[in-house]
Amino acid sequence: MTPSQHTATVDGLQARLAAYMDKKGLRSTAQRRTVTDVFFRSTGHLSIEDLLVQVRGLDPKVGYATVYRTLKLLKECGLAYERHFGDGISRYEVAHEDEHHDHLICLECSAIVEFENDEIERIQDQIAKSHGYVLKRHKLELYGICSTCRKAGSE
Amino acid sequence: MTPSQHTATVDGLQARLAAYMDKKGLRSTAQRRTVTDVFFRSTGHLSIEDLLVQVRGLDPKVGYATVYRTLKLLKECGLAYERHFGDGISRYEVAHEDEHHDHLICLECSAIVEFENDEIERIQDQIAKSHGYVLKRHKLELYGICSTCRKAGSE
DNA sequence: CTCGATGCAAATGCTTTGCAGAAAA
DNA sequence: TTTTCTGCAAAGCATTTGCATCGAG
Repeated sequence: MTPSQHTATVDGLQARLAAYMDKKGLRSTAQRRTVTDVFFRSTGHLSIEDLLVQVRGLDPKVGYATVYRTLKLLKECGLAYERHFGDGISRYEVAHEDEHHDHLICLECSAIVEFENDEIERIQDQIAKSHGYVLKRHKLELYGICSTCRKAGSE
Repeated sequence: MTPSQHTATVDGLQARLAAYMDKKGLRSTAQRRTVTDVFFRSTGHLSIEDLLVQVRGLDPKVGYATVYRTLKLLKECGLAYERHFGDGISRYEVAHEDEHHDHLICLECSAIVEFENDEIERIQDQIAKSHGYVLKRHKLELYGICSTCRKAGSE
């Protein structure tokens, strides 16, 4: 499934968020709607900066703090994943239901490929179980050199 | 291989460091020797703070910056791995030659189990190759609940 | 003597927080 | 009206850097 095929589920994500906010007595504001809309329609791994730029395109008065606070909220209700790829920046990714994947990252150009592998998942479960753990989640990142950079490097 | 069995290789690590520093024209100072000695003898995943406490036990005048700078040096020459486990803190681990492992972390008590699995490694190589990448390294972390915390939680 | 290393304090960069005013419910 | 939210600026933290001094080679 490619990221663009998720577009149709933005409403579903908004609905899940609405349910969570309702349960917690949180309020729906224009800024929050802007931030979550931009985020839910996004693809890939966005920094706060990335989001803020897009959000300000729609509403120039929105501040950093609001974006941070909104993404914290999305993390809490399981609609966003926070990722750290080595530089000191947090990046966020939409947590589409039923889907999750790991990352293959180019050490030179930072190109990111997403992948999924059931066999690895199965082995992870076994490993956790063998140590007496119940597995909740995992983080798998592969770092290498992509074919483009290898060709560029050999010139 | 358990961490304590690496004790005999501290000299080897110091030798590798010495070779690197020689090649780069870097100087061997008392502070650097103290920091690297503490670090090479260590087990587990130490923060800068952890290291500084131990180092100051031997030489109270050593400053933060020196520890940071020394660990940066160790990262550069491949003798230390830097890890991030979610909180904003960098932790460092000795990069023993020929050995590497992944981590299984309890979400409640932060207990860390280290493990190694050749089959996962093999699949990772395949995945990278199938996307045109040459794999250099990886990061695999499993997060779950350990048996102790499960028992405590069900009381 | 030279140039790298150190220690301190100041600076940096990302993220969080306090607070007064704005706006949902 | 009550309570949450927002925007701004200030505060927090981990980490890095500038600089005068120290010390290895």
